Amino acid sequence: MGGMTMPRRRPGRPRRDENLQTRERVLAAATALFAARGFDAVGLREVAAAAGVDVATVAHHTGTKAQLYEACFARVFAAEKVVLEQAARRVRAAARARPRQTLAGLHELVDVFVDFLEQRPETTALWLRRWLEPHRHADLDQRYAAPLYELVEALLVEAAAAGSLVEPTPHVAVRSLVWAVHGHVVALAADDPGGAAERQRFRAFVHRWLDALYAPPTGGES
Amino acid sequence: MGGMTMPRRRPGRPRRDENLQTRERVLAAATALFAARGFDAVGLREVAAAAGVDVATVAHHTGTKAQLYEACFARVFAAEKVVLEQAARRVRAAARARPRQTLAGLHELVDVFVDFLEQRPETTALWLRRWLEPHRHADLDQRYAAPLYELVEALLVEAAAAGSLVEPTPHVAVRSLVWAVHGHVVALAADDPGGAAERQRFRAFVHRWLDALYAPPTGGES
DNA sequence: GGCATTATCCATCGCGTGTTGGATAAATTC
DNA sequence: GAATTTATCCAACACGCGATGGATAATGCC
Repeated sequence: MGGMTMPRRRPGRPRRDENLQTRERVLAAATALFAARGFDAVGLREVAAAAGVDVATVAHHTGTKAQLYEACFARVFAAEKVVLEQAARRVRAAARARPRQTLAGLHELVDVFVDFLEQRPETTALWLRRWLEPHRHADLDQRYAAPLYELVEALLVEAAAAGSLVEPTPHVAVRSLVWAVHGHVVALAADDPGGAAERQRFRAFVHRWLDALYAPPTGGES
Repeated sequence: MGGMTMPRRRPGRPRRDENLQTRERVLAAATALFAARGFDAVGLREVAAAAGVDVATVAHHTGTKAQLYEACFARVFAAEKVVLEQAARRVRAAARARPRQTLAGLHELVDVFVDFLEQRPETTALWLRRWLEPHRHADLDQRYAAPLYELVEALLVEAAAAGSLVEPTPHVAVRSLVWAVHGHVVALAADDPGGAAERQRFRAFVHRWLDALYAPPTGGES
């Protein structure tokens, strides 16, 4: 009752691992909120409440609100980068082992990409929101988006050089593919029903799409 | 200096046409701002300043901020609907005149769609922002998006019924196409250089895409 | 011309925002 | 054990927001 100081969550200086836990909890909560409602519609007190801390703690860990947003994006982007680069490495190795099989590699790469975004829809939401605001963090778009785009694009170019497929405008093709996937994820998030069936339908469509564009002319090739 | 009332822009009750002019000016300014920065990042005073009026005038004409946003979207959507429905009517008529030419009709419809969005990028921005916020105006998504989607989808279904092409999941195909176009427009808005060349590249890609997916098997068909 | 209506602006209110300073307590360091 | 560092919370500030009430002037109607 009296003015006794009785902190709900223990203050003080915990071990360094535990710091990271708190920071991580804040980032996770903020990421979910930013992805769902956007930068301006989310309040820092809201983030703090979702993370179970005070608003000043959020500031202590992540600085200003813009820095918090940036940290959320960097965290999400890092996970995406790991998955995509790993898949790309595998596909490249397979392509080097047996050329003329680039189409199968593209299928795999796209599947990995779709899987990842389906399991972490906030990635799609954050990317789209950032794409819609080129003025706010224009430099970061290039820093973040370019590597991933070039990664997929490079596969198309290499495949073209190897003679197994032809894409005159790989940049446009990759962008269209990426946006189609994002649209799929957004639609999934909007109307939950559908679910597994819709996922399967989209995969089939994308495979049909790639096959139609890049399958070698049927008949005697090899 | 003194308390003389000296309104910069004449108050009072102008002719009814002029009302619409003011309201239209407010809607245009608000649409541009909402498209560029999103609902929460735009202040009503900002909209009022861009339209050259006071904030109370904005409220007088369009009510609350949410209603203003809705009015902006309805206005943009109406324009889009007119263009798309007109193009769809033309394509349908052409398809009825000479069947088995659905592919050319799809090309035309997509070109009209891309042209429209390229010339009015705020349409893309508003649609994407709305898609990202399914919780805010969930009912409106169905009211607005469904008709346009079904319009394009119906063409695929009719063409399938006429035997000129086959698309097992027209809904998925249309969605992917629409998102690819939106991605193209966003990229255009982001990095202005490119311009005409990028537009041409995208058109060529989409045509290739449609041809690859839906062109009847070469050789003896008819 | 008088009257009601309408469009416009000014001033303001209440509220929520991001941010900051300071107090407190736990952990680390010596 | 004392000193320092760090994490946390509380309280408050300045500011901008959306919304509103009221005054004013121009219009349309009779």
